[in-house]
Amino acid sequence: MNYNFTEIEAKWQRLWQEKQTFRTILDGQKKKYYCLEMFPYPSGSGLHVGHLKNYVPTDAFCRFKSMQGYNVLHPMGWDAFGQPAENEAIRLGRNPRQMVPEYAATYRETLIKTGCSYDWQREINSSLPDYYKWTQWIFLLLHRKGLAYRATAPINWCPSCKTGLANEEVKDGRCWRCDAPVEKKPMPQWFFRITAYADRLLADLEKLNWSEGMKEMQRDWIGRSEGTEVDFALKDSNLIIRVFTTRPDTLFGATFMVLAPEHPLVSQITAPKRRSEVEAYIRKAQGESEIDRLNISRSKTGVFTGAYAINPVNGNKIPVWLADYVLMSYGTGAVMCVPGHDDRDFEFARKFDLPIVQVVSRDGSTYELKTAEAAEGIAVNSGVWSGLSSSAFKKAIGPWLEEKGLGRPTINYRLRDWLISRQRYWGAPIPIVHCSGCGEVAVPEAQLPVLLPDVENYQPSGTGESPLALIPEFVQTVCPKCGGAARRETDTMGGYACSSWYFLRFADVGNDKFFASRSALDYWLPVDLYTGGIEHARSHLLYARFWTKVLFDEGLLGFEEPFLTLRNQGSLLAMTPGRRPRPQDEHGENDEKIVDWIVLKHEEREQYPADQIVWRWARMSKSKGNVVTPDDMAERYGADSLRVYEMFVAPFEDNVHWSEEGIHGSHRFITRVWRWLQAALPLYRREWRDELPMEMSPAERGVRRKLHQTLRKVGAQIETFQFNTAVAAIMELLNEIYAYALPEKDSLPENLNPAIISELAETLILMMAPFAPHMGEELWQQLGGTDSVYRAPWPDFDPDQIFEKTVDVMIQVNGKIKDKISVALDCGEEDVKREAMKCEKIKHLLAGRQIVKMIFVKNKMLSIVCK
RNA sequence: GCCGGAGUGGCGGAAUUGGCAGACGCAUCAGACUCAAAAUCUGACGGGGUUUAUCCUUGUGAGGGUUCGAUUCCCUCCUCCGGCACCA
Repeated sequence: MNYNFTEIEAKWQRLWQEKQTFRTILDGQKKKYYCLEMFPYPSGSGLHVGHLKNYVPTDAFCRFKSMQGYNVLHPMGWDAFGQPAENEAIRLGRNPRQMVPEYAATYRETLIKTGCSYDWQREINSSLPDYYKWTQWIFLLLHRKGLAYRATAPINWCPSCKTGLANEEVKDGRCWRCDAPVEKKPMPQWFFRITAYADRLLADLEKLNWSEGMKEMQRDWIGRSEGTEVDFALKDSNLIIRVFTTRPDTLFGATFMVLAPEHPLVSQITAPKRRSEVEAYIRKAQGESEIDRLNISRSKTGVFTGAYAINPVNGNKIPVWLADYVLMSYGTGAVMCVPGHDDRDFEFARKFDLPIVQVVSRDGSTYELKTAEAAEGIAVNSGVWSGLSSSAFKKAIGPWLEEKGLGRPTINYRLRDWLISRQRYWGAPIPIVHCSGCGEVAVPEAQLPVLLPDVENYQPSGTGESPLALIPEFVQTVCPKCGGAARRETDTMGGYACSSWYFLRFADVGNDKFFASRSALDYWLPVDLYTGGIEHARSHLLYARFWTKVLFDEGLLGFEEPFLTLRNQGSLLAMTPGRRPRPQDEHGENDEKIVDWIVLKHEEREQYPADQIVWRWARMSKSKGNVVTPDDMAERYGADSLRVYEMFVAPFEDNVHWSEEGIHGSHRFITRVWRWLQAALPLYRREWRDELPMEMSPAERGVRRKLHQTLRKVGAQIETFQFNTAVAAIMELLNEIYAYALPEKDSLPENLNPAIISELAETLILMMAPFAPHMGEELWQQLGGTDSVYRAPWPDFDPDQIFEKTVDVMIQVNGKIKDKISVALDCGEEDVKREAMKCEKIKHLLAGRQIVKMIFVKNKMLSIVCK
């Protein structure tokens, strides 16, 4: 029978659906395994082979776990709300309400066609009311606990998407979706107080089985910094300015002070004579994009306020300046400046001719500072503290300041509170009502969900209000508290709210009483294995951990960390046509980024001169015009071949340069497996275990040994996500099987032992099943299996078969391998030495030389050192 | 600038704990089959050398070190990728 993958794959996809093979039911008798891939937002370009770099290996893993007897939860859903989907809808002039389900259906179809084993009864769409009702419910919980608050602050504003953005959604000063430079805009906004959990989010990383790199990224993002707050009195005033420093040991060197332009005391302290200049500076700072303000290579700017502060340790009068290199959003928005020992302060002092005083020395002497010396050392010019080491000084000055009421130890975080409100249509409405009498009032639970109204025009307004503000029927409501007229909150929640709890919903999709029942949560959660791209390191993964901790604190969950093990798949790169930039490309934007290559647009590709096209590797995406679709690959080579290739081509975590050539090898492998089994199956006997011969030929022993070695290896390597070497191991086995029993014209050579052939056939099918599921099922059925192969147990390897009776031991002379001898397994040192000395070659090499020592490693080698 | 990760044939990659470098695959070359091609099967495949075979030698980014022995451990440097970056 020929390998007709088109027919076989369609057949099993149909049967899996009909028989609901992957339907998962809570079964307290069985051990659960919850395996989850980050749910995608469905985009119009559909899935490409790069997406499968995650889905396919994870799917093989699930099938393997299922064969191991676990009750596997493997769900899929759609991160449907939010900017990505909405931007695409706007671009196409479509309504996201219709567009998203269409796209989701396309995704689902591709996933089915590539043989992914999801329980589709648990499909989630986060933009449906039965889901976002609970997103709103959790919002209210956060609100009740004081973890959701509204504040007016200069926020990240994307002028192109016309919405506020969380810090995590700004990369290099640009919007994560459209790459437009982000502006600062003071607006009333909703925040989640994630900073209240900063310490726990940091500490609990220790418990997680995540890659060190991933944890490090989260640590950096949280950015815990221990330091001291110091109060500086203002001269001729009773005001004080509080600063944060990690180097209180350099206090004596503080020769000036800088406030952020947005610092609340600025207008009070500014001298009348300086006022116009100060106000001009503030206006200029506000008008600048983040990209400019954060540009590290830019030279320092600043303005003197005319005010002086008193250095609390030496009573010196120091000038107070404003400069935009000090951020209002970190620490106290004010810093004491020690130009001798801080690069930024040094540069500022040089530029504005401010005094530079050395207070730390490498060796205790004083010398002229050519640059800022930030390293710790020995205090100088520091009154009674001089001579102390920096660390001793730091220890001593804290209590001293505290005693005088001038300072206190403080911890600061780089992490900012999570800005959640979006001035956009396509998100879960924030369930708050503004009442002139009662203020901010939470929508009562019974009134949830606050439905997102169906509208024709949902384009962002750009006024700072969401399009919902233009819908009177939505906005006008009554205050739940006093019954008076009130206004609904019109901002919606950013999409990351939806993805911060979806993994909980999968445990109990469809529950209309609660976000998920406690029994379902207790059984399925936490997620045992979570896979996805590394790009969510500082956003989704931090948010989801935060929400989980809040729900845990509320007693709603029995665990504090949602994702025990995390694995990040590499991406797929494809050859992409591009061009050199033209001068006008840089026009209009304050683009400091070095761009030496621009992807050709679709319309450009046709007419662009071929010799001017520059091909480069780039991540697959439809906008780059370099997409390879799984549907196409599955049609030409079969889904099973595609799957094997995606796993074999490189380690799970690695990036891959896509080429179609490699898939031939995987297809050839699959076909070879099929061909051998077609020849072997006529010999198959169900009772082969009882029929294995007592006496076996070396060839028989050899192929069985390889089989059991492979079985051990494949099981261990699937477990550790080494799919590439697991597939390679089966290829090796197949090569040995072919050497043992080469199929010709659909049959095997005569005189082969049917029991051994049966063992090989049955085990090979079971081993292939996670990787090539359609073929696995088909062959299992041909073998006589009546139920799905995934209900069959993963076979145990026989440890007795694994080891050979003899092993090759290398003989080294002075560190070089000179010969090898074959000895019995576990052969002792003396015997090996005796054998080695019998070798002609070794005898020759040792002739006339003196043996200094010998090192023996059992079953491996004997190393002879001589002179 | 700071913090991670990685450098192995023409290519993707493999090597338990420091113990036969290059598994497996792609590409290439040769042979078998064929009228022929494809498919399939078999073999060769890092560099250099010679007495051409169970041979010698060199070789895992560069240089040094530890060791009987280093792709693996240590030091210095180079390159690439990722993250953070005026966070006081």
